[in-house]
Amino acid sequence: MPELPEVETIRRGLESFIKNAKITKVEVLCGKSFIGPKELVEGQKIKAFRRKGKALLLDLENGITMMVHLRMTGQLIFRKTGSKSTNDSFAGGHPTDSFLNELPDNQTRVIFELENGKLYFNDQRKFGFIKVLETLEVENDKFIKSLAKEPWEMSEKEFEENLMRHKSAPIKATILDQKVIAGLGNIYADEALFYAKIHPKRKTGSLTKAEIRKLLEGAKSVMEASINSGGSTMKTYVKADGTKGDYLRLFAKVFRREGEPCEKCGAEIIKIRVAGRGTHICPNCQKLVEKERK
DNA sequence: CTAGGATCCTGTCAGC
DNA sequence: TGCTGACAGGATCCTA
Repeated sequence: MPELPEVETIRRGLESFIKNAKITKVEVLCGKSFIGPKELVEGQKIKAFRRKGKALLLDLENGITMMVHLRMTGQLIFRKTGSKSTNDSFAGGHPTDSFLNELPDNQTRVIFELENGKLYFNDQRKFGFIKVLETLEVENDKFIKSLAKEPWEMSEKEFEENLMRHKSAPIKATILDQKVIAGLGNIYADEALFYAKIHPKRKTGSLTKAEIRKLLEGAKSVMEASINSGGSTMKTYVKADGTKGDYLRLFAKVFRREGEPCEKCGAEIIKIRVAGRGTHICPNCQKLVEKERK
């Protein structure tokens, strides 16, 4: 679930709440959610909060880094000791009622006891994980090493080269590949394709240079819009009046808007299936025509 | 090497 | 109510 903007929102949130906090104890409730010896983490202060693509990197003072990948349903929730105020807590990641629940709940996988509160790693489907590794070895981690650049760092030329390794795959499948471009997931892939007016089933090899440029621009633009809207957090999950919010509505033009009119042309947004994933398009703005590549 | 489908896991929802 | 199958904001593994 959580894609680059959600992970960046968490990175910023945690940095403001627990920078330099000492981890006094780690409680692992689900073995597969925490990889490595927790003893290397206990007693250490968290010095830096970094992000690479959808991976969150927490650097400790002893040269150890915890790499967090939330995959589909991961969340990180911080609660300050003895406080009931929402200003003393932070929740980010896959938005569910766990943001509000008494914790730990049945989806809590790891608990970090800090000097100033507790940090919970929740993950309904257990696909996510926290991995202990040496800070110097982060760049050699198989996943990190294979990551392509994020759209802000990537030239059109490099994007095109990466795309064209997958000429016959549908463009949506190609941009979901983190080795092609880092950060997009199911939401922002749909949003970026809508931005560029490209049908997700188009063969990657059929895209023109102009479409490739627009797609890269769209990837940056839609993820920036999400980060700027505050991302998926407790604050966007619950509105001031106590009702449930839906942060997707703050920036998403097509994702989970099937049945609604396209804001550009008024045609009805539909949901289809591409590369095994639910996919949202405006059938009028995103036509399936194979253009010849120049 | 790529393409496409199955797979990891738990919960929810639509349709009998 | 209870069952069943489909599906879910990710990435990897397997097969062709």
